[in-house]
Amino acid sequence: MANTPTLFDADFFDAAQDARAWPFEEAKKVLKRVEKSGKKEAIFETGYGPSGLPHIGTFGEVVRTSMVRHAFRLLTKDEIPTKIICFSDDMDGLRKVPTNVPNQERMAEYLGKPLTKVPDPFSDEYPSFAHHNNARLRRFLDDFGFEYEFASATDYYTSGRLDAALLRMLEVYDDVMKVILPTLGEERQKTYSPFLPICPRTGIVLQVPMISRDVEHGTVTYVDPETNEEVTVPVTGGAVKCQWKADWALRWYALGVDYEMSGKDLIDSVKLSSRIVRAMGGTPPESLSYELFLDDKGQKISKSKGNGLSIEDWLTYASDESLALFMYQKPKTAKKLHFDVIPKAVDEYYTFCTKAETQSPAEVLENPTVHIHAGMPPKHDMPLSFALLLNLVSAANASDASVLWGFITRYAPVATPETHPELDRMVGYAIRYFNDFVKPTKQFRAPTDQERAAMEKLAARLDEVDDQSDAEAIQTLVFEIGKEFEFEPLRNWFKALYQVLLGQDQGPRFGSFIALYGVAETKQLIADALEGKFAA
RNA sequence: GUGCCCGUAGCUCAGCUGGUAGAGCAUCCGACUUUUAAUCGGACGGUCGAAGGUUCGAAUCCUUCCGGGCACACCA
Repeated sequence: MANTPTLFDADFFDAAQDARAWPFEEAKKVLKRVEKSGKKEAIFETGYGPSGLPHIGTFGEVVRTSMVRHAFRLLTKDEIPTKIICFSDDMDGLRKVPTNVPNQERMAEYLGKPLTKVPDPFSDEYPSFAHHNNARLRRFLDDFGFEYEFASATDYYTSGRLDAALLRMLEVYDDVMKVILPTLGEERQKTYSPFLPICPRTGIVLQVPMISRDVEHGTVTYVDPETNEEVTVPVTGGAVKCQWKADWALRWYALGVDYEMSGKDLIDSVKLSSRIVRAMGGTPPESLSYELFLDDKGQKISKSKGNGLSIEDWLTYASDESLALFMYQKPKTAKKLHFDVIPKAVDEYYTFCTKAETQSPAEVLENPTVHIHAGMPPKHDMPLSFALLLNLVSAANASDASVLWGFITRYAPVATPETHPELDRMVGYAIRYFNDFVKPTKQFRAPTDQERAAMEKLAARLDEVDDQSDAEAIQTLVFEIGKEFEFEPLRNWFKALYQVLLGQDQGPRFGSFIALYGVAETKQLIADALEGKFAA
């Protein structure tokens, strides 16, 4: 999202103290936590599963976390340093071969191994599958201009940055087990361990019980399931990684995470991980459980089901700012995420942008756009709403930007693509929307004999006019032909034109349409229709 | 069972720390247009899920209940 003027000055700092927008509410919780701990920095974290592909929930999480961070900076007069850590769980074992990658057989040989040890199935460009996914994730985040610090679990484990925390986890091992075991089924209880050793023999991430541990030496001992030999490994230096909930706790503890939000499906995990952190002597971060997104039928959106909207879908038909606005609104309410919500989000975004110009500092901080831009929103002059554009593009049957601009300029004479680049951007979106949603619903019908004759006449008489002719003259011509062929009422003649030529029941004023669409093009359109190229 | 969210106009939803119920769409009427659509103006439309409580005053705060949705094995 584009850089805009920041709000870091006294007026906004003052207003922030009483601001009630949800990012401020969250930021206040973080501030309280930071003050209590006496820390000199506030750490925000977002985590990413090993499958790696960014989806709309990922986007929402980073956008929203960035908003809380920005609110925090305003709240604290930007005197406390902040950062967002994007943590990739790239040391997790490969559990199954993804169905959407090439080289399936080769991948299968690496089942169970850390993702950073699995070769990239796509190319030799990256040293591993995880590196490939991480690169994609970072490109994704960079494209949106997010500020973040990337963190790789593998790097953290192997570099020793987690060693102190791992040793602490080992010390409180029994307490951790007490937290987790009651939540597990009988079978899983037998094999559970917060530590997952990386088998020195095979490199596989093992899910095996620990038979003993040595706090003093910082090691754990387990039985190799294949050789039945006892193996002792250090918990440090990347020789083990932690199992999910323990892993989360470990990170919070080691990095001093102050804030992390997550979907409401993870509420129980947050609770358990929090108890583990406390067992370690730490304090769990402030958290926000956001609601999941639903599709138009109220079903949960999931990657595997492929329902609902993807980021790509949204960005095909509207700007990333409008998507960010959608994410801003009510994170704790389950919202339906489908095509119909797009136009509203787009128009509200511009409305809020305009409003911000005349608002007081206190009001500005309640304006979603300042949270989207982390500063004052850009100024836009929007003579037409997106909703109106969509109507226009549909009514005018415009699948071409220049044709659509013709209609727009008639409506708002001052507007051109040069003077209104933002509107031009929307024109592009509207046309895509038209092509993908309006066009497929068109129903062309064959003309009656009377209509056919009239249209042939119209095509012939269009030779009399040229592209220079004005819309009125052409309109008169169309009108005359309707009279000549005795359409009664005359409205049926126009209706026939729309239904046969445009595949819709209603349409633009026909003279204007021809003038903008082009005389030659219209003749071709008529010829095609009469040949039956449109009617199914 | 535990927890979260929701219940406001026909539909989709706004209503922020309590002060006379709002928008968009839909519907209907009108204006403009030598047709239509678009556009513009207007009208219609709600005992704010229910009952208690706090208050001079509650859609808003508290309690209980009803109805709907979702999450909660393992893995992340």
